Amino acid sequence: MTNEQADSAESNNKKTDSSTKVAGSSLDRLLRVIDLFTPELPVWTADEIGAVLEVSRATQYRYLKALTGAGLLASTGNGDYRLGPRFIVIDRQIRQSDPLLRHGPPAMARACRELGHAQLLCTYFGSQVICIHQESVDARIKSSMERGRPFPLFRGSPSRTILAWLSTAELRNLMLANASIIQQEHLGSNWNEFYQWVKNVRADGYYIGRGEIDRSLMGVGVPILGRSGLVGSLTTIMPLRNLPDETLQKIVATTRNAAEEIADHLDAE
Amino acid sequence: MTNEQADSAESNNKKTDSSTKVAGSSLDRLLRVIDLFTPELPVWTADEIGAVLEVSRATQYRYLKALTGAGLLASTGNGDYRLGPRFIVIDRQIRQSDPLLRHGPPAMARACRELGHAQLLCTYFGSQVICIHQESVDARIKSSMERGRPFPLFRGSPSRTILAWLSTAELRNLMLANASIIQQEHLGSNWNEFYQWVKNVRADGYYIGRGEIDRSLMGVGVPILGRSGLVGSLTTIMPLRNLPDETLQKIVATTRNAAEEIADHLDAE
DNA sequence: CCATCTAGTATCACAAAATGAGACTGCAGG
DNA sequence: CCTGCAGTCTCATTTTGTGATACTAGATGG
Repeated sequence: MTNEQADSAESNNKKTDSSTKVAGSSLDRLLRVIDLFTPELPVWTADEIGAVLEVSRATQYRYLKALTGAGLLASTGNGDYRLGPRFIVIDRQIRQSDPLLRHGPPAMARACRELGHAQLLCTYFGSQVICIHQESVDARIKSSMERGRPFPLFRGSPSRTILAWLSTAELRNLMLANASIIQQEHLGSNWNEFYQWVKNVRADGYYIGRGEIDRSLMGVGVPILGRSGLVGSLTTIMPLRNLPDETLQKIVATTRNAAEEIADHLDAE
Repeated sequence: MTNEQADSAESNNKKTDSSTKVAGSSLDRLLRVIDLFTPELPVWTADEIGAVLEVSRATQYRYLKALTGAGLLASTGNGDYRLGPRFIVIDRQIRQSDPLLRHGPPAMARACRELGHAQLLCTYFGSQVICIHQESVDARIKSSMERGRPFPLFRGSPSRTILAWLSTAELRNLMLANASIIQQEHLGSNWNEFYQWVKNVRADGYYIGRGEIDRSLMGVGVPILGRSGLVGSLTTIMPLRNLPDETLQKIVATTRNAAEEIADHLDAE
C-alpha cells in the first residue's frame, strides 16, 4: 500500500525537475514520454513534454502525433494529454489470451473459500514481478494489491518465491546486476550465499514473508511449475500473526494444491 | 462477442501476409510493432517482426530492445516476444486515477440491482469508444463486453449515445472523415441528415439500439454530462425483446438517474 | 463580428542519427 | 567439442529526423 514504487530508480514528482536527463536515441526518447505519466502527474501539456525532452516544438508534436496515433496517449481536446485507450484495450487482450487467467481464478477462489484471507497470482514478466489476479474474501487487502500491481523483485513473498525458482543462469545475471540490493535485502552478500538462500527455499518448497511489503501482512508463496518450468507464483496473504506450525502447514498445503492444480491445467492445454 | 474488430481497417491473420505495407517514419514503424500482437497472433519471433517491418536484423533488435526496455514487449526467454507488463501496470494506473471509476461502479451496481440485466460505462477516448467498466447481474452478457472492449464508433448504443453528444465541431470532422460509414449505418447521407439524427437523439435524451452489436441484445444509452461537457455514456444492456413503452421508460429513467448521479459526483470533485 | 490567443501543422535546408551488412559473443544442447 | 541460435557490436553510408520559422484553424472574448 505504501512504498509501491520504492524501487523505481528515479521518481520525478515535479514537471520542472530538470535533473531528469533525457538522453538516448529518438526511439528511446519517444518511449520515455510514456514514463512521464505517473499517478501523481497523469496529465501533461504538449509544451511541458517538449520542455522535459528538450526538443523543439515541431518535434514534440511529432512525438505526440505518433503516440496518440498508436493510442498510447490521448489528447483531452484542450491541449492536455494523458495515457491512451490502448493500455486498457491491450490489458483486456492479454487477459483473454493468458491461460493463467483461465485456470487461476477458479482454483484461487476455492482455496480462498477454504482458507479465508486472499491470494495473489503473480508472474515474472520482463524482469518485473506483477500481480495478474487477486482473489479475496478479506476486504482489508482488497484495494492495494490487485492486477497490475508491480512488486520489487527482491522483496515480498510473491517475488521471492519466483526468484527462488528462476534458472541458475538468470539468477547469476541478477546477482551481477543487483548485488547491492540483494545484500541489503539480506539474501546474501555474494553468489554462494545468495544461491544457498535459493536452494534453501527450493528445499522448503515455499516461501513465507512477514511484513515485507505491508507491515501488517504476511504471505505464503509457492511456485507454479509447469512442464516447461516456472510460470509464476501463488501467494496466500493474511494478517501478520504468530501461527502454530500446524496451521501454517495447512496453509502451505492448500496453497500448493491450488498451484499444482493450475499447473496441471496449463500442461493439459 | 462476434464482430469485435469488424471495423479495424486491416486485420492481418497471417504473419506471412506481405500485403501489409509498413511505411512511415521510424517512430511510426516502431510503434506499429505493437499492432502485430493480436489475439490471434500473440507471440512473434524477432525475425518474423523484422520480416514484416522489412528492416535489417540489427534494426529489428534495436526496436525490440527499445520496446522491451519500455515494458511494452517482453521476451519469453527463447526468442519469442509478446506484449509486455507495462500494459497491465498502466491499466491499473488509469483505473486508480479515473474519477469515473470511483463513482461509476456504485451507481451502476444500484441501478443493476433495480433493473436486473447489465450496464456498460463507456468513454470516448482518442476517437475510440471503449468500455471502462461493466456491472452485471446477467451472466449471459458477462464475458463479452468487459473493460477494454472497443466499440465501433458508429454502431451500438454506447457509441451512438456518445456520438449524439459530441460537439458540433467534432461531429463535422467525423462526417468529413467517415461519410461513407455514416451512410452505411443509416445515420445520414450528408451533413444535414446526420446532424438531424444527432438533434433527434439529443431531444429524446437517450438512444435505444437493438441488435446493433450482438443480435440478441438491446441497449439503452444515456450520456454522462458533467459541467464541462460530455464525459461518457452509460448503457443498460438486456436481451432483445419488445418491451411495453412504460417498461422502457422506467429503464430510461433509472439509467438516466444513475448517469446524473455519476455526473454530480464528478462535478463535486 | 472582428481581434486575439492557443493548439497544432507545413516547409525546408542541414546535421544528426538511424540504417544495413556482416562479424562477433555467449549460451544451450547434442 | 561442435553446431545453431539469440542477441550485440562496429562502422561507413545516407536516410530522415530535426529546429527555426511561418502558417492555419478553431476557440474565446469583448
